Amino acid sequence: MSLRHAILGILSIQPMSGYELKKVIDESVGHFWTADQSQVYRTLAGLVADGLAARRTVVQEERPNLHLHSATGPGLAELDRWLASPLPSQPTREPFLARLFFADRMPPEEITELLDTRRRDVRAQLAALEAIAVPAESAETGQVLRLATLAYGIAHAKAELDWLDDTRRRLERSTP
Amino acid sequence: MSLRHAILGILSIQPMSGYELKKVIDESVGHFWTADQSQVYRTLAGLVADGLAARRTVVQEERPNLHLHSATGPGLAELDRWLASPLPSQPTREPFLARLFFADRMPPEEITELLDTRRRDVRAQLAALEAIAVPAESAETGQVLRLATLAYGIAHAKAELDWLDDTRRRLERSTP
DNA sequence: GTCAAATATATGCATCCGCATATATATGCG
DNA sequence: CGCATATATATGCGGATGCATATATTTGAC
Repeated sequence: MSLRHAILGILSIQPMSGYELKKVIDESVGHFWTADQSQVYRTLAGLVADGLAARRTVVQEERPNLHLHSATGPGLAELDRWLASPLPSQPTREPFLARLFFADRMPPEEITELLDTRRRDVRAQLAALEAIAVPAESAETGQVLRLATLAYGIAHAKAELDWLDDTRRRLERSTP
Repeated sequence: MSLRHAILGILSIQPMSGYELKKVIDESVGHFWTADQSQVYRTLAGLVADGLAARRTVVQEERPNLHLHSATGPGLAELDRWLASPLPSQPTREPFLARLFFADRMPPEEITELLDTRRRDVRAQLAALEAIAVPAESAETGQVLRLATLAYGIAHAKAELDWLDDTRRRLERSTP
């Protein structure tokens, strides 16, 4: 349940509406966390119910009213508590590996195709990350950290492309 | 919902009980997929209810009876359909990056500690993977693929250790 | 002029999942 | 003798989540 905390984190930087929050999530933490629109609103409602976020209705003309949310004192405390709490350290689920593990039920061409599809996906991810990972203007810690989360994705993507080459070579030498 | 398919995949290789299945999952696909005991039993019950797996009760003396499960014809067909279906290609969630992204709320020492903890975790993961990734005796496709899933984890772990070094250096040069 | 997209929020429904707990028996360790 | 562990299965509870859908208005494109 890191979405609660990711939202608290974003609200700690800047108060905003659910609508705007959804866009910010997609753009800023989208490379390591995703959330449905309804999930954003529900989580936000939960935070307000628990007193971790405050909601202020802003009446707008020519547009629907919006609820401006901000992190409260207890909200910031909870954010800091979470940051300092022990890391979960459980392996992430990899649907792609689940396929690969049983892929020998398919003919060799389709195994190759599975790997090629993955290569295209990873290449696209890599390109997307490199496009937004502009070297920080400032050496501020926050900037360095946020850039580091992008560099994480880039490093993993490059490693995976190498692994794909290697795996393809090993498969070509295998007996079906 | 890849657990259904992972279980079908295992049952396609060898019929077994829920109890044994849980152990096999932990040992063979545990590095990219985990499942609670109750979840294994529930998923198995679902597969049987959908006609994708068959259940045969084996009466045992000196031990509780067991339900031996095997993949049915429709079950194997579903497994193959899944293997050939398009890859989801959504980014995996990374709770660690969620922390790092907002870690500048903490004092520098605690940011360093977060990275050090992660380094220990990744090193431990790497060691565990290398311990079980014994080079295949045979060049059979299945063996090559299963070894490749371990190599995947090893490649990613090594890349992450490099990234951790890099990130630490960049942080030391940052202004708080 | 109409249809789509953007702005803005919310609920219903179903699913996946982890944790805790219940049940029953055999073996082994101290 | 007692307690933990292994074998074996199952349910209850609640949380996190995605998809679909509802509502209402304005702006822009064709």
